[in-house]
Amino acid sequence: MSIFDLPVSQKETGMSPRTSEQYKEMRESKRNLIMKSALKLFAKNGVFNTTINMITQDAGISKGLMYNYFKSKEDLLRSVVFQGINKLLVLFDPDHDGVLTKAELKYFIEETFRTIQEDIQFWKIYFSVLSQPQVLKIVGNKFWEILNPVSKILKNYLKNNNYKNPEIETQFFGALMDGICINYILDPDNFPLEEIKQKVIELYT
Amino acid sequence: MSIFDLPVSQKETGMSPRTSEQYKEMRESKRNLIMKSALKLFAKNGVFNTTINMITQDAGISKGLMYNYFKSKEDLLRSVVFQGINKLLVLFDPDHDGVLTKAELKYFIEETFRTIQEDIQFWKIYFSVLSQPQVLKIVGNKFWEILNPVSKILKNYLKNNNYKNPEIETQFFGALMDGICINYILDPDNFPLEEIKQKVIELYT
Amino acid sequence: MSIFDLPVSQKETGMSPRTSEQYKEMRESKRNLIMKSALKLFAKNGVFNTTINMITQDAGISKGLMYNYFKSKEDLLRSVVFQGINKLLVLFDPDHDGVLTKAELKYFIEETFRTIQEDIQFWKIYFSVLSQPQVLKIVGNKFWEILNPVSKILKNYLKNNNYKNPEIETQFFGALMDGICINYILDPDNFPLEEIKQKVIELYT
Amino acid sequence: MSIFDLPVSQKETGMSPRTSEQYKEMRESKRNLIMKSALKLFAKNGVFNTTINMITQDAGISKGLMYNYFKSKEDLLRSVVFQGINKLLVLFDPDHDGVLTKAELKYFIEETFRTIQEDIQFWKIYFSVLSQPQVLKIVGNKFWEILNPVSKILKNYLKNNNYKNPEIETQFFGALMDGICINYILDPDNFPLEEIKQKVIELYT
DNA sequence: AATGAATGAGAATTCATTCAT
DNA sequence: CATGAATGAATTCTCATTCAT
Repeated sequence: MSIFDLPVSQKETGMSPRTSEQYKEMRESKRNLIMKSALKLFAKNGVFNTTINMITQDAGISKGLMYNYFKSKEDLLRSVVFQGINKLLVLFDPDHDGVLTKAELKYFIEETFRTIQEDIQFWKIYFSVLSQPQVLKIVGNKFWEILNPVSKILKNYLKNNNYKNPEIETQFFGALMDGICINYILDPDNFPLEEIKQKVIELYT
Repeated sequence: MSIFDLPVSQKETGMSPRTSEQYKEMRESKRNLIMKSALKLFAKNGVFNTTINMITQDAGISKGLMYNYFKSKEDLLRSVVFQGINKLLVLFDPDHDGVLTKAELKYFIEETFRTIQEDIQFWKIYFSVLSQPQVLKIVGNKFWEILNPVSKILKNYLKNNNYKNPEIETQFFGALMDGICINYILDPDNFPLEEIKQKVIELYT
Repeated sequence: MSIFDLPVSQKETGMSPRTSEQYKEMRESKRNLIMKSALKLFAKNGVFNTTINMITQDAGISKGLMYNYFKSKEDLLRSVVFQGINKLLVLFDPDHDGVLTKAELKYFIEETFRTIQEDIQFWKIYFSVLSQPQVLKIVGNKFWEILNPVSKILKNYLKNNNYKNPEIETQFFGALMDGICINYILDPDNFPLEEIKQKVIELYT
Repeated sequence: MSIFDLPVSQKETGMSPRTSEQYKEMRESKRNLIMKSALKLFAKNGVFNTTINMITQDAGISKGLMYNYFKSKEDLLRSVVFQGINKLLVLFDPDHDGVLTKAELKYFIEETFRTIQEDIQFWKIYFSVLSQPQVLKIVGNKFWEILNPVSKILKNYLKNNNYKNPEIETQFFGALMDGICINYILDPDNFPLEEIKQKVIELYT
């Protein structure tokens, strides 16, 4: 058994079989409605070009209600970004303490590519936030906390597989994945994500 | 002769030795002063969090004067980005029609890493612009026009060196460089740019 | 029955007697408040010399609220002008298809003079708009649509009363009324509107 | 001999025959150049939508030079309007002290219609100024000083021709001419100025 | 919980006017 | 005379946020 044995989708849908889509829809809180609209519009127009008005109209609620759920626009952005980060926590499971096998690394890479494709809206916002110094403050270093354990596990793997400089190699890997992500985001229709994935897997396993 | 035979720095400093710093300073037009301030502040605070007031105050001029030189804030941003892009044109010389040698590729990679370090302010703005959908429109596809010839040259090189899939390899290389750039930008003090550069050079030459 | 059988004032005041002034005041929407202030100030200072600030201060509301009701200053001006034009629609009833009697024409002229006096603010703005080429575009040709049926009816009347050149006579009549209006507007206290009205009535009936 | 015995054009061109067009052009001062451009642009775009920049560019001079000749934009407008008014002074000669003959009145009306056509730019500005309260202050009551003697002469004529109420008739005449002027200005191509002129002449002579 | 009218600080932009050269 | 770079007050408009209902 490994950290990657249970894909995100299974975990998420791991609810009682009698839970209908309709019921799920009903239970979906206003809060999630708002965040969904925010995610969509932030990704589409950028954070600064998305007004509270646009979000509440898209969510079909009033401006005032939004402020019942979120302290401010900044709070909403933070919530949207953290929601995305938390979803990644499952993928980047920090509790893995053993040694990563080749198969597990392959699985990890595959999962990462899957999230790039699946959560493109989140990644758009995420990179937008990264490159907006003032916005970056909002998110703070939460992301690094998540990434750190992952990078440790990876470093160990690389050390065990006789890579000369595991520290540098880890940074290299991180940069590579960021670059792939940003390139896919900018032109999802033309970027050969699948082929690039194969090349990354070959390179590391 | 090669595309890399005349580095930017030589061309730029290729002025008469008796040209004093003071003279240079005097000749530096107001336009450049404004763009310098804009570059600095856009990079530091992000485009949206930088007001015309901040720029003109930093440049030591009045708000109105800025509008004598630039039609709008958008025009100023465009000018700043294009200035940076044009500076890259020398590096990414599109006129190279022969076959790239190993030494030339090494030189190209080194130059690319140099600009990442030297023009960090430009790259910050550039990635900020890339990840702001509404801002991206402003710059348009000028950048792709520049990058296209470069990617062709690289593709040829990879083909000639028996890489299996030059097309994919080229995209991979581009993504890698983007990722390195973005990682360096986010934490210039801790990112091991020099070591990463060596790894990239080893990988490709 | 005639086009002039129901004067504006009767229609407007044709509300239930128990409707108190206070109630009317209460129901008067913010939108009308703003338009009232705009009408007053546009007439007093001219469109260009009236700022949004002045209007909202006069209306006792905030700047932002004005933009909840009107898209822009231009939109506000358009609304004010159209409101005035629509008020005239009752007077210049385009549905009259029979032949104008002498009494009806007399009534029409009297009503026209009444509106000149009563809606002096509107007419000030109207002539101001007419003589500002750039502002004229805003209002467009709405007014001509209204005036056209009126001029047709008048032309018929003149034809039936053996005027030699009804077309020219109609234009003459229009010019005369415009001139009277503009002269009254410029100096309401000294222009002998009543006597001029009598002369016009004598001239045409 | 009468007040109308010497048409404007003769008076204006009453210069030495050896004065060539070229020479005239040369002697045409910068001041007139500026006023010419201002007249044109004020009439075309309205006073508020015409900037000093537009005027000086049209005149082919620098902004600074304009301020050598005119104290302010207001001063320029005043000068343009007064120049037009002074041109009218010849037409509305205040020195006529005898009794107006029918022929003279006919001539006066004809001259008035001629100026409406010939000086359409001036009249556009003039009515624009009239209907802009703030702008009206600029011109002041200069125009009324001119008009007063004319109206006296006209009043006398009407009295001598047994009109019942010369005072009212004079105001009526003035309003009529204003209305004709404004209607012609708004649509010079379609307004039947010549036919209206004939009607006015018939009416009064 | 829900609404949306109301606020007002703050942003971009314009343009008449000045003044050193 | 002539220039046009430079100024900054004034204006329109935006939008996150509040609050009475």
